[in-house]
Amino acid sequence: MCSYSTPSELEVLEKTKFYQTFDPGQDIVSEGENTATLGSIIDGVVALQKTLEDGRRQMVGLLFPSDFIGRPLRPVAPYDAVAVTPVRMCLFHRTKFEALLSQNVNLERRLLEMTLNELDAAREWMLLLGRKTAAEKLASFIMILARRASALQNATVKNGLEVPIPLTREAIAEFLGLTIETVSRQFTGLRKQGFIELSGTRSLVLTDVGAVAALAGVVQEDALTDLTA
Amino acid sequence: MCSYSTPSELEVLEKTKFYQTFDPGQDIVSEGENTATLGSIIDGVVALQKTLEDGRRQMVGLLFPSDFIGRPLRPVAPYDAVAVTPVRMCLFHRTKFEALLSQNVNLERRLLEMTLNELDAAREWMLLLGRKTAAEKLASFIMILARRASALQNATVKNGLEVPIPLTREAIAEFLGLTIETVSRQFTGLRKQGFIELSGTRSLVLTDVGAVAALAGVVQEDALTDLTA
DNA sequence: CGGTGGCTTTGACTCAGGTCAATCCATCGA
DNA sequence: TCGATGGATTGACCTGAGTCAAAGCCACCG
Repeated sequence: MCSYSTPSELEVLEKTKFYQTFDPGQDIVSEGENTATLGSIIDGVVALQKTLEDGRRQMVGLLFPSDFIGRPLRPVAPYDAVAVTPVRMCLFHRTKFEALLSQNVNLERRLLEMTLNELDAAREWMLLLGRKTAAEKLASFIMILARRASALQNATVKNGLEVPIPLTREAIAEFLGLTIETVSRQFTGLRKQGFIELSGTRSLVLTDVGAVAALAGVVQEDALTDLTA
Repeated sequence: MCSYSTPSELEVLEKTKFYQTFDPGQDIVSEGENTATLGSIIDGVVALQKTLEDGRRQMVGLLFPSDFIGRPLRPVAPYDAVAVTPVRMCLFHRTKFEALLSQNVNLERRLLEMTLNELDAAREWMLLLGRKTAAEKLASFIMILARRASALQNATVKNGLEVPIPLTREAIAEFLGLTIETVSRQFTGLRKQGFIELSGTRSLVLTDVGAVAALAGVVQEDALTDLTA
């Protein structure tokens, strides 16, 4: 949207954009807050999360570079957006962006498509949260990271692929609707079965893609809807 | 969209629309199917659901009259849409609808807004699926029905309100990521605590709204994002 | 180097919700 | 009136994941 927006008329957008960085753990948007800006991620990983009164927390979105944050037409966010890693964002002022939106059909179309993608991803995620076991959840999570990692190097998901894990165990737990301990146990479970190798806590190597994919409930490679928007 | 679409230019839409009814349990859209039509619900309740290989099933959307079904720009649905009650739909042919979409900015805007609403609802639901207990899940579900019931008679959610339950226990279980038995036990749990009264299996009366709302995690009445689009 | 604090892993135990198996109950057709 | 059928409820039991608590493992800092 920022870097690769439709050409031509979007020069106005170009002019009003600005950049901002966030440290891990820092809020980009807070729930209920009247957000004045919106934009897309240039670098880093951002989690969208909702929190219950007593502190129970659930991640409801995991965003990577090029993903869009913020809701046009909707001043108040129903969730927090938190930087998971150091994040660099390209931002616009809401009002200016909305003005542009009503003038530019392509932009609005693009936004609709992105929102539909996010909705599909959210629903895939609901299936995971409501019906998958802890092992299946973690396998699904690993497949997401693996697909992302392989895409970045124009490769396919295959044995030997090294997959960086940009989240702490706590963030993974909040993503999957589990506890830290269960996440940790499932990691060692997969390792002991020979499905993955763990190199430190922030990276793994796939040693049995078939097994992991099967656990994740993946049928055909192309049937995958990425859980992330 | 059908009944109350923006006036003026939408006469073309008027002309191409047609009606169809579905029996409970009947598929309106099947996962992976190349859907030729889309439209909105006139009457009845529709569930969107995803199914795992081994039959585990999760509802990912619950739609009521006036809600829209089908994804423009996207021929293949990533889920099933199933009639829960007898359903009457107002339908359009995809191609004609899309043609209209590109000509009519208001329609596209409306669609974007509806999609954003659905996304918010989906995320609220993810919080429920990932972090709420069985009792909290059922209380949340009851609040959704209660709000809907009260809205239909221009009233507020208050003690004594009679709330119809348009779903079987099985459908409720698939909605909440639980089993039938647990749903049933939670219903009797709420009844024994004096929070609700059960009149048959398809209707209940609220006797302690405060308690149910508290269980559901509702803070302020206006803070509610309806879980349904 | 040696401590210190933040993650992570592991173990022992608990418990919420699932599973399996009877009933129960309402509706409906004969 | 009487099965019969398809939910719904209830009970007994089990288990997957949570809880609580103790190490383990770095990385960073003095």
